[in-house]
Amino acid sequence: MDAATQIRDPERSRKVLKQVGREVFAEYGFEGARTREIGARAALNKAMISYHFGGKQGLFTEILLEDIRGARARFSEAVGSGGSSAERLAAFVEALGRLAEERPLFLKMLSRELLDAGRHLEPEVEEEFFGFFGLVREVLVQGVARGEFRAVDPHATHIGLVGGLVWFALTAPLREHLEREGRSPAPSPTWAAYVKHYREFVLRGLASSDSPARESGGNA
Amino acid sequence: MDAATQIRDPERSRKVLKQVGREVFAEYGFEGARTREIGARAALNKAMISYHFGGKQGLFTEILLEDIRGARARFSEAVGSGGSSAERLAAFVEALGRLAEERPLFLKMLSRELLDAGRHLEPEVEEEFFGFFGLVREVLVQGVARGEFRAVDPHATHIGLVGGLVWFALTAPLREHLEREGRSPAPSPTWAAYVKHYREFVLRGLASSDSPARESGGNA
DNA sequence: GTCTATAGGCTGATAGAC
DNA sequence: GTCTATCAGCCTATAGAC
Repeated sequence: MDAATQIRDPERSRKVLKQVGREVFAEYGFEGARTREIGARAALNKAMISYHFGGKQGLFTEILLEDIRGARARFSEAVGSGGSSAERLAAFVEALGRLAEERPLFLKMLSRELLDAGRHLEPEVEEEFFGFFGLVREVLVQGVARGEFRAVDPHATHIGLVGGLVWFALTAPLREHLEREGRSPAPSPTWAAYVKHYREFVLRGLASSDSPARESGGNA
Repeated sequence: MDAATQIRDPERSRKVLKQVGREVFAEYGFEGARTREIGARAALNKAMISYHFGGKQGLFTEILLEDIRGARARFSEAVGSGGSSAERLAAFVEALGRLAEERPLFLKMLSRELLDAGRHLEPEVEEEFFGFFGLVREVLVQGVARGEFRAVDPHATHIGLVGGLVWFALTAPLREHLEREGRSPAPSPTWAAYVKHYREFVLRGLASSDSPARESGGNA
């Protein structure tokens, strides 16, 4: 029985611990996560967390660094630097939607850490994190400067824009819970449907009077 | 010294424990909150939590019941039942902004519980909670039915709408932290400025082609 | 590289003194 | 009504066997 766990493949152990760590940190937050739980789900002893990552904090840091860097790269590519501001903003909304759908644990981990006011972020992680969320501001400033968007405050717009997307991710567990019990007033939208709706909503909300500010895949 | 704490005013003790509980639960979540911390901040022994509320869970439940009921009453009054859907929606945005500004701890407590998928909500609290957040849906359905709003999905719209407002509240501590360290790219908007911006943004985003869907206090 | 055993410290709840 | 003392259980980290 324990022979099966004695695989002695350290790379695989590190990988499994990180993946399980994503699950447990997303579900319980840094302080609520139990190393015992991570060890058990990984079919490894919890002592392995200390051995491979130097402890709970080390595992947490390594997961976030890896995921945030990956996300930043994806977003930089998606938003790009050419095209209209509306196109770039739509690309951002779609990229965040895709990220949320493909990596729901990542957004949950980040959101929990935000509620914890970044208490468990080491400086290196903090820097990556702010760079990641600061990406869209440039697009908003550009759109306003070009007159493509109304003269909105980019800071306020940025917060509301991200909020609408992140909130969808944050409330997903509760919506699923409600639907499972048949207590939801209506079926929850899929990510694809939500992103389609939200892209249109945002571009209409920002459009200047003389610019429709919406195109890139017309819909019904 | 301990004579000062021997006030023997049970009503006052209950009140202080609830107020301090709001602070600690908002900051650490249900599981992260320490009864020792609540007792210390209340200048009472932690055993008093069990005496007055039957334990940590009892205090948590009583705080949420009280606050959610208060919020529901305020929102029902603010949104009302007459007037245009745009006016009612604007009233909702302003009421939520006011609530977030006046009771930031309440929104943080709720949001944390949302991330916990409602694990610590007793049935009675859960019911109040859903009624509270379900209030705005009726306005959206009405606006679409009247043709005042575009034919948006009320469920998706509801999520995005609330998200933009709650996110502003949730990220406030982090923004303040950044500004204190001079790492913020721009000064954070006040609640009043944000609500003004957001109301306009939302009404433009929802307006049907033949209806401006925005009035109620014209701005620049 | 992995496990077991244990250390050292913290938790929420509660019995009983006042 | 409030406090002190204490309990049983849990946590993370780590030393040492294999």
